[in-house]
Amino acid sequence: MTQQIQTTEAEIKIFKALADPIRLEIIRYLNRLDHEVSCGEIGQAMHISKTSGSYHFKILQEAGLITTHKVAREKYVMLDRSTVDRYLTHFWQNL
Amino acid sequence: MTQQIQTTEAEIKIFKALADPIRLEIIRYLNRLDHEVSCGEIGQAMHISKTSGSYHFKILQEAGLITTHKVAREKYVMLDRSTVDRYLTHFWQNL
DNA sequence: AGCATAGTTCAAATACCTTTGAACTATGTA
DNA sequence: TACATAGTTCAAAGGTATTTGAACTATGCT
Repeated sequence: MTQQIQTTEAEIKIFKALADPIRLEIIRYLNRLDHEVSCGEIGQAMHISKTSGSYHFKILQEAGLITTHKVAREKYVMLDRSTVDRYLTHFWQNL
Repeated sequence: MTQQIQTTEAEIKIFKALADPIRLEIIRYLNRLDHEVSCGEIGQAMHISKTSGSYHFKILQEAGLITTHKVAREKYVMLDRSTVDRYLTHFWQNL
């Protein structure tokens, strides 16, 4: 029961994170480049303010769709494909 | 260009449709039973009002996640697995 | 006809999401 | 030290999403 609810919450977080055009574009961008990118670089590519970028990266991270790590002043972001694989590509198995 | 935008809009609709606990439960319910069910039956199982049910079914249908057809007074609903397969199961190919 | 049932539509209310700019922390550089 | 850069946090504003009840359409039943 508790397990089921937790699973649902994780799923909801992921679907909410993907239900936004900017965040979907960020995922596409990261998927194309296939290496770590700084938040600033992505923000510029998406034409969004740094505040807005910070908000979207937080949502993607809390959904487990990206991983991040800081190097000096910059925050680098990378796709976490395993989350997509677990919840999307294996949607029926997970349901 | 236009094609890309349309694809994104369809994706957004699907992710938004799935980003809600009630609608995810409806999908689970339909997946378990694996046959047509009336809106009323599902509404009762989900403990939601018929107005709320009507709203959620509309969103699921517009996302292409369910198909519906009316028989007399009742509206029957069925999972459309192909949409999930196209956009979730093959997420990376579609991106 | 008269009444019940299945579902829809509408507008109002509430709740949630996203953007914005200002102020902030932390780091790098002259 | 003084200034610049990368990113975060906050509260306010504006935009969407969801729920509710009342009124409605369409069908079935007696």
